[in-house]
Amino acid sequence: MNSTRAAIIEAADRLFYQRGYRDTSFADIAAAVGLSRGNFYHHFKSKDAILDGVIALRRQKTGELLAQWSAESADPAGRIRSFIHILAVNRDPILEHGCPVGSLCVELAKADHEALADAAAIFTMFRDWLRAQFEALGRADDADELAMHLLARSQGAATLASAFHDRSFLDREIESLETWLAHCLGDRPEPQTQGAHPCSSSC
Amino acid sequence: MNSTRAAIIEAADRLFYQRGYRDTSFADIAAAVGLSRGNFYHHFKSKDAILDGVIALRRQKTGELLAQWSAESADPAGRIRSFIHILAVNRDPILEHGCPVGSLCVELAKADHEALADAAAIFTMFRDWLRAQFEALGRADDADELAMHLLARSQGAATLASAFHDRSFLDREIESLETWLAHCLGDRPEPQTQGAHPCSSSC
DNA sequence: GTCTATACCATGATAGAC
DNA sequence: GTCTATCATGGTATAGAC
Repeated sequence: MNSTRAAIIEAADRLFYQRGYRDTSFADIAAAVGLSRGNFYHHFKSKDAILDGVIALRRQKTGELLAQWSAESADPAGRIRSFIHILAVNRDPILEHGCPVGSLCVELAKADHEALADAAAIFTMFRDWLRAQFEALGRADDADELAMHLLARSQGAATLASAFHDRSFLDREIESLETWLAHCLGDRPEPQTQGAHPCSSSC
Repeated sequence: MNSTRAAIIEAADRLFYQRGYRDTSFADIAAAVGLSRGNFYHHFKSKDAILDGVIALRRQKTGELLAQWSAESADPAGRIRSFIHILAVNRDPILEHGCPVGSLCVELAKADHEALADAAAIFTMFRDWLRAQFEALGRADDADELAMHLLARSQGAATLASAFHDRSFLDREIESLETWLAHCLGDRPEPQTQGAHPCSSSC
């Protein structure tokens, strides 16, 4: 059945995120799906094949998410805020397991795994979508730089938040990113003194 | 011999960084040191014990690095620039394997490993040292926020650079961080138009 | 302190019955 | 399509000779 295949991929998707690719065994996935180990090879010829399926699923879900954000806001700035807010929406899993895309890429990079390019393509989807939003905001010249900047800051926030299990740091970073965005869009506050204008939240 | 113990830890340090903790086996370390597997347990009672040794070594090296930066620059701003520049100094390994501290913390967080706190303490060393520099620059109110901001951005830069194997992105982020620092210190340029004042590099 | 030999287990993967 | 049984490999860890 196709639904068995889908169930395997979904379970693997969750486990790869929670435990990492290498630390997730067939036995783990089998237990999660309620299937015997031997039966796996009817659906996937290897563990790497499951990884390919998981990445394909994540790319599909990412595409749907971006389409949803595009549909929810006509305003590019609102769309970008939707991106920033995934850090808040996924706060708890991020504190425990980091960013699903970033942590997988880090693991695959170390393993010199050929699926790294596929996994990094999820970053590219966000990058391209964000760049399009900045372009729509009249920042054609540095739209890609701004997109990468946002990606990098969200990655750093996720890494440190999970390393320290620090929820309030994550919340501050979200706020800081929103202020940065407002700043970028020309909605900058009146010049203020140093004390009232911390670089960390508005620069 | 104590030098054997040190050789094991140094080899493990390198391999844990290049391949990750889980993906490094005793056989790998043994081959790197030129020792038989069985002999390991004379020096370490388990793989986790080697990890503890590696983290202790990294904490020691980090302390020495911070002391060196403090000695090289009397100016706190120069010291902070030393921190930013590790991204340039370690450019090649970062492109291949990410940040040693960040990638280890990500792996240990997923494994729910009890050594995570120890590994994250290396972040704390950088954080405290950076905070002290910002305090010396008269930013006592938000010194810790600024320190965490710098840490987060360097983490994000390392993660994306390794995911994309993108050297020029890493170089741009280094430049952007330097501009951000100058901006923070009040050395901000004259107000400019949007096109000539990209948020990504100066905000 | 170093070695060989080995126990023991988890893993990825296969074969074949139902 | 699912199962049980099995294999081969590689991993951590131990025992004991030198």
